[in-house]
Amino acid sequence: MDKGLIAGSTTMLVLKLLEGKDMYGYQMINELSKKSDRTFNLKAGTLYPILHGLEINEMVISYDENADGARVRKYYHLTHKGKKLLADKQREWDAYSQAVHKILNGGASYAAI
Amino acid sequence: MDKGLIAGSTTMLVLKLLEGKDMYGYQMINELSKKSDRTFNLKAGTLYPILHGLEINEMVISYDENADGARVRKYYHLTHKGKKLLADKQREWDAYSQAVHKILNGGASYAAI
DNA sequence: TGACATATATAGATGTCCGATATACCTCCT
DNA sequence: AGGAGGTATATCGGACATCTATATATGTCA
Repeated sequence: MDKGLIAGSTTMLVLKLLEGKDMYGYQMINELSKKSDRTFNLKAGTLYPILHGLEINEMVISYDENADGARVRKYYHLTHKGKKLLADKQREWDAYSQAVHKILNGGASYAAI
Repeated sequence: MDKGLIAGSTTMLVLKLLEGKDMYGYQMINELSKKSDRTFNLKAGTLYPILHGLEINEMVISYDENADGARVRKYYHLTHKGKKLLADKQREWDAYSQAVHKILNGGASYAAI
């Protein structure tokens, strides 16, 4: 997978994961890989700075939790502001991917997905 | 349109345009905008370096031509090597966009991950 | 005790794209 | 003739996203 294609959509995917449930960083990396059939292999060096940025901008809030004797994990929770950002990013993605589809299929008509 | 989303796919779109016919840079900018319903507004400062890079790597070849009294334009032609690159990039794009679709719609359509 | 997976964090390097700027030609209008 | 505006190519500097590499520390299993 060309890493360039990932650009710009990583934040959206992270927000989408948190829409379902609160998660911690390491877990997001694994679930993203799993849910995408190993297409996305997000690196820790990419994810953590993104999470910190989202927290600073109040898109997510974090809290520590240690599940049954396990080590402390930092969970992230999507805020209302974060949900709005996710909705915006999804709209952008739809417009973008649809435009790419038009170019690749020569403006031919296609059935809506 | 968030510029971040464009990342990585610009080269593919340029190659796709050249698959249909030989074109010159300025023309590509306008056709890309037109074919995408103004979603893509490729800048000259982005396109020309890409074209030069593609030519160095023998994905395209260029030739000058002046159409009926008009000024000289630099046309680009897709090579066999370039067609193979385009095919690769399209396969990558398909895998990538399908994976994003799974993340965005996965929770609703299929269970048991 | 050592190896390995888990878990978070940051600095440095790389690549992509855009804004700004430069040059020059062509056409239209006055 | 002169100026404005669209056409056409080109390059540099900066902004931004991502990866690699590295660091640290804990939990589990052999």
